[in-house]
Amino acid sequence: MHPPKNVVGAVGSAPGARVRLGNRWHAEGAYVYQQDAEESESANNVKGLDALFGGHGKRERFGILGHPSYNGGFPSVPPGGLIKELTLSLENELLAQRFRRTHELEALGHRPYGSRFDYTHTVPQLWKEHGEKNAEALEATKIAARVCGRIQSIRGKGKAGFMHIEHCGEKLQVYVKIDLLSEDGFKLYQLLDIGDTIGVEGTLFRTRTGEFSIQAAKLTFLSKTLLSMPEKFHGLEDVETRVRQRYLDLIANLDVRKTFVARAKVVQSLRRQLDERGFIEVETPMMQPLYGGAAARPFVTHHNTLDLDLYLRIAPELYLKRLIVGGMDRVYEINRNFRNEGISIQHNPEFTMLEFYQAFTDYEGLMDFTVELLRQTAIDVTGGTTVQFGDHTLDFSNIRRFTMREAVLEFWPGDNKPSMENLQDAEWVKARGGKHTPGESLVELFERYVEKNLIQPTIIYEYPVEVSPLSMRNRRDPAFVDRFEIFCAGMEIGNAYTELNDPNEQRKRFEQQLGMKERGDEEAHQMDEDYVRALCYGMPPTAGEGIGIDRLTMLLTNSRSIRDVILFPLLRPEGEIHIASLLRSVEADAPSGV
RNA sequence: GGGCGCGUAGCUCAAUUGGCAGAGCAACUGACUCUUAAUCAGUAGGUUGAAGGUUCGAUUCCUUCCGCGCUCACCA
Repeated sequence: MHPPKNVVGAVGSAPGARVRLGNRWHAEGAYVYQQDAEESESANNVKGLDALFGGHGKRERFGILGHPSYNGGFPSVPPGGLIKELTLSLENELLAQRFRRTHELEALGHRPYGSRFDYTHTVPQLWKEHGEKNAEALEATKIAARVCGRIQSIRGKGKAGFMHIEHCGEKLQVYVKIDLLSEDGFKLYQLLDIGDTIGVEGTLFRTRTGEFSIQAAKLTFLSKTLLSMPEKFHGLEDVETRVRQRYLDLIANLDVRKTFVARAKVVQSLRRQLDERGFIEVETPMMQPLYGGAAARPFVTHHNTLDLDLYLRIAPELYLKRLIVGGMDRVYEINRNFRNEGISIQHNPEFTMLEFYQAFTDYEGLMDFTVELLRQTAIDVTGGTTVQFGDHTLDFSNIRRFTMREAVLEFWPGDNKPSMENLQDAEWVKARGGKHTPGESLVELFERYVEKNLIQPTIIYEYPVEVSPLSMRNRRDPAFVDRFEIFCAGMEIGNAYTELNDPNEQRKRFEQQLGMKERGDEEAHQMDEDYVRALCYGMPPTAGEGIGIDRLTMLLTNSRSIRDVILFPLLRPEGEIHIASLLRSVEADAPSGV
């Protein structure tokens, strides 16, 4: 017959005791069980319990799942009742095993946690300095090194073995041989688990199969892993786990680190380019009594002492322009914005934006600057001006420019293309776009037909005034403003315009927004009187721009989702983790005298 | 928020029409002194996301809930 995993018989209980089974459940009440004499396989489970929890006198602290037909659920198993399944969590078992191993390490004279290790090289440094040398050169010079890292793999060979350790994103093979280590050193090697962090002192060499490696003369134990690492071949693929436990993602998938290094380079490059041009980096409030600078719904928070509701900023724009009024001609800020909107492959509720403002220029000046800024950033991050993104090769050295109306004509689907005269006809545009105003309708047509087709970096300019409450009107055509956006891979990555600096005009725009708000537009601007007051002191002609750092990073790292470029994107909470009680139970069952 | 899909061992995945839940890696025991997805022999590991329903019997069918993904809406 099929080996049963059942243990039969529950006798006695100790009500009030707190028990755990597996890694999920606990219940009031505890049970002593006995194995069914007829089911010999069940004895394995009992033995397993003994081995795991230290045996005698401990068992009664562990619960057993009751058979539903008797009690409708845990924990009211009647004495002698049928017990469905005795489950021991594997995770629990592994954890207990490794927890015990910390004591074995201590018995050998090692600290399972906390030793300092002064390495002579990081692994990448070692590769850079010596990784090209051939076997003879390495043999002749016997270069000594101390390196450290997390164990990625172990291949034991009896009295010798190989490991790969990883440090700073790169791996190095370690060769251990009993002859070359002290007896205790080899014992330590035998206690190592994948995921432990160790230090290695030894000499560099090349193995018979040609791999650059270090031959260990001494191992130092540095940090113990209690949980098992993801599988070595496939790595960690579950998207949810990768994002929730980013640390594990970084351990298991070394390329993830490269993405975030690239992200740091994006910020570095932009910062350097702005600094070189005399821009001053500033920080403006993230908690604002009024929100503005973009069309979005805000998050609300509260300051207790002032008893004041505050908004997490949706944009720093209005503060940065106050600084322009104050004579800080060139300012920029790189920081988070918060928008209480949906989450998608391109949207995270908090995202990073560069905003910069330059006095005495206009949007055309910024267009030229932007072209250079993006080109140079691509070079700084990837080494060239073309980058692979999915099936496309994006070329940052050749950025096209269309007016919005030209783009709508250019990308209009099918043969029945409208004429420029059609697009200049307010009624025609309203009829096709279906919005209240011609401007909003034109944007609707743009978003419907054009946006997703803008794969190569492209500048779109001449925006309708209705969707641009902070931009300066075009002098020739007051229905439009002096504004452009940058698109790439179907995404908007930047937005820039000549700033509206006429206070009375700004007052009217705010009032127009208030009207929209009354009609139910939750994203319309609030009236910001202090901002209008600042403009009343006179703001020099200015142009400003915002560039989405997350999206730009996506482009330069070939990442399809914004979650791939944000270390900890917003997720729903995952529920109980139970690691604390797991550790508690493992510690309680560890041998005393620790 | 709407629609579609997914959730099985620590990880990566199977499971025929509804019929005894399996494999590889990781772990444990043993062998192996240049391996590299090491190999060989053995062992253990599961409330099949949760609760309920249908059924003699549910990983499988139904309902609800939780989490995730894709997509639409909103937005950058």
